[in-house]
Amino acid sequence: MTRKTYGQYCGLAKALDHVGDRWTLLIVRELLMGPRRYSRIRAGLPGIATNLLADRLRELEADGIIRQGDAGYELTEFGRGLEKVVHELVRWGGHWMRHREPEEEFRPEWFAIALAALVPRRRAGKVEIRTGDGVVSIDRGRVLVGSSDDPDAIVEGETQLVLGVAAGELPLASLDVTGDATVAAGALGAGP
Amino acid sequence: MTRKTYGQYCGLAKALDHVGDRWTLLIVRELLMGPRRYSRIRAGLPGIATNLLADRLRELEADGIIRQGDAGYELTEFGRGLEKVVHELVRWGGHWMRHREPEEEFRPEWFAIALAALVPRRRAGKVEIRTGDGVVSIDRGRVLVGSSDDPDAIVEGETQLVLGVAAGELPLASLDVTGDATVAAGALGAGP
DNA sequence: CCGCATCCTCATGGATACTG
DNA sequence: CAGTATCCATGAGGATGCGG
Repeated sequence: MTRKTYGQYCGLAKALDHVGDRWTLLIVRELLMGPRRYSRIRAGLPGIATNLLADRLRELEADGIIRQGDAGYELTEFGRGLEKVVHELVRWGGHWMRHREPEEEFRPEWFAIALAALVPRRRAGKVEIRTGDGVVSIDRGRVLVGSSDDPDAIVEGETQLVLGVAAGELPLASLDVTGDATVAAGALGAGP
Repeated sequence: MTRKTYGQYCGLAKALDHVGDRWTLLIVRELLMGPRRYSRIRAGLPGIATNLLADRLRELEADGIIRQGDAGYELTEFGRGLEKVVHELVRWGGHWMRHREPEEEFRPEWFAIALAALVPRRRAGKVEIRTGDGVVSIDRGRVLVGSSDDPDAIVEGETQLVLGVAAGELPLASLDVTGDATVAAGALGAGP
């Protein structure tokens, strides 16, 4: 049970000591979208061994990155600090997403996180993503799952605007989602 | 030799597929300070197995993140894109650096990277860090090692300014370096 | 000496079965 | 549902060897 550490007095090494293990940041990703119970986290991490998930959750809790609340596991304020880390990784990882292989898993929420990482945070308005699996939305950097308040508010004509904004930083427009995913933007602000 | 992948069509998972293995981001950290030969990289990664370093370097090269140049291994432009990722991790990892344990390794360059991550990039002027091991400097986000052009240019009185700036984002002022480390700032701009 | 490759041992991860 | 227990596969750590 002794923790594996790099033994370096360096911020990067310290960060990796605590969230550098396999699956750990993917668990954080799941919790960035709100509190989640064990089984739901597991559903978002196809292939993880159940004991590993239990181990990781214990370690994250011991480190003060997550806690157990009424709605399941949730990020602490300190753990929320990882959002910027995740967003930078998502941005950089976009390079490997020009094509989707058939065997690769896809969840609309992951796409939402990518959009949240790419769309300028201050941009007002809401972005909705609809797939066969459900609806996710982003509102000023917050990712919400399964809530489509006003389906009629979607403005098809502005889809390109969203993709265009994102494409300014990464070729998100060439993302190969599923074909049945519809990205729609409602009331996007005009600012930079 | 088959690559271990999460099998997820997600930017974060993709990023971790390529730089999520143990030691990989620490290798990138070493190369963020300029081209480095094998033995020098190894010297910056106490405890790494030699075959592991060779493996990682091969993978990074195959992924187009590093290349071999005349001066050793160096980051490609794509690999340089990891700088922001590293900086975010360094910022977050600063939380674990309030105290230095005696057995923890310390290199001035790591401290320089932390400062580069914390000091606003646009700030003009140069920051120098002197320890018993040598001198590192940061100039507009670039980390340079072992060059002290003008030792007399150091203004002791501005040390607090540097630490103050950094402390605005993280408690860098409480960093526990070695006691013999001197942080000095020359000609720091005034703007935010 | 530098830049690895090989070999061996042991810790970690993965898959599946099982339990309070 | 939320894990634990178990067993096997894989990867990391450490010593040593070896060719350029």
